[in-house]
Amino acid sequence: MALPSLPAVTCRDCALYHTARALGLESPDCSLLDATVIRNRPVARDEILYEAGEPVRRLYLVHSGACILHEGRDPRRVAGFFLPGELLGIEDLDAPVHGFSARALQAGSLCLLDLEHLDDLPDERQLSVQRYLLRAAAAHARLLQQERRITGLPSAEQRIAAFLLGLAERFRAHGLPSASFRLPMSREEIASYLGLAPETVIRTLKQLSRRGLVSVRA
Amino acid sequence: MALPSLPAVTCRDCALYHTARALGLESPDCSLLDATVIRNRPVARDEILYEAGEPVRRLYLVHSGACILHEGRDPRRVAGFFLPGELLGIEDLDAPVHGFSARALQAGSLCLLDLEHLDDLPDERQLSVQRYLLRAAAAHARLLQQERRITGLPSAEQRIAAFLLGLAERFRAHGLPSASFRLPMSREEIASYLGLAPETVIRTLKQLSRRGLVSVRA
DNA sequence: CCCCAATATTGATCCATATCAGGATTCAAG
DNA sequence: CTTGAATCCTGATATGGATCAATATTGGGG
Repeated sequence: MALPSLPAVTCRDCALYHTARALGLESPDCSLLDATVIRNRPVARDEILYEAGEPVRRLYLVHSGACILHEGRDPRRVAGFFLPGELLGIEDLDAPVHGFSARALQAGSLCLLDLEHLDDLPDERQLSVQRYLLRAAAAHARLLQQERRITGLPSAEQRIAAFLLGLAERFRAHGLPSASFRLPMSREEIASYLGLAPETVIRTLKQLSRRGLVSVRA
Repeated sequence: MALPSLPAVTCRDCALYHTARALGLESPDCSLLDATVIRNRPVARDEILYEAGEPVRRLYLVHSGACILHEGRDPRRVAGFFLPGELLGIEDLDAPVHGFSARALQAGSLCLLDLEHLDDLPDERQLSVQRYLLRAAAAHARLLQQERRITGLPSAEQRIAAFLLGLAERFRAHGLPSASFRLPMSREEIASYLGLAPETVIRTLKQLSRRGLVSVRA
């Protein structure tokens, strides 16, 4: 991971470079990325990335930390969580202004992709980036399908278990520890996301803990 | 709408042409579409478009009728419904083989986009199509967010009301009657999709009907 | 046009979860 | 280190929806 105090790092140094390659971004584009389109940026806890109503300018790739997405500007309506290696902003990509709001759940860093600059690039490079973005959008659609399924599970226990397993799988997919990880969001945010009462989230976590299926630390 | 008995229609005649334009596909590409990449095709009720495990070959644009998407090959796990004007297959687009299965809920017609042909096109045209697909994928992501929210609503009444309003909005967005429409899916499929018991779907529809909020016809 | 298997509907019961209320813990700012 | 406000946790109760069981309806294939 790049330290915020260092000057710009090359994409090749970035832990996400291989993710990008795996998603179909070929090596010639690395220089493109190094140039101007993407740059690494630290974010503070609770920093707002964008709010509903603002014009859509960028895509955000979570480099470290985690982000939360809200419907509109209502912090009680949680639409999703974004972990390292995941691309944020796709759901508003075809709109002139944001319909969602995004916020950092903890200190971390992001890579930004300026959409405005994209049109200025030569066609060949644009095509590579578009291909990459399409694949990323497709992967995101698959994730959303998965999350929709989890949200629709009949019991609170199933929802929460599936939610935790989903997080673990997403950490694992990007080479991060998946057997043990910090929950960057509050119980209330989990509850809102899963359509449950916060008390139910707490009680169910405790139940799973009592049965030895998970271990919850403060 | 093109009649199945007629020979190939041009995209300009297609009701979805304007949708495609609105999504950012510029006019020069209409000839491209007319050529080989997309063609209109009738489908029978219950016809399977693809099944989980098969290689990903095409995208499907619903022209008339409606389709259902299942997780894996399990018909009891309903992942989504696709209405006229909507693009099917994005969620598997970055995978070599399908993870979902798609089936026509009623007789209708589809436009197909062969992904294999896409790479053969000159860069300039590829770029246009990629741009169109990225916008379509972004719109799809927004729809999935919306559907996830609906699936997570706390009461059956809210879920079903929001589900119906969502369908109405999607019909409206493509110029179809939105105040009165046929539900192409069974009660059980609605129930599976919303994470409810079929009996609850029926009772809730009846309740809404009794309160005069909807009118349900056989 | 008829028939029957699939679908839709109704009823009764029970349990999981929302809700309300109150107390414990945490953690971040000063 | 302290403090207080936010978060987390626990208990009691009411209810909405799952479940099981049984009947009604329907639509499409022969």
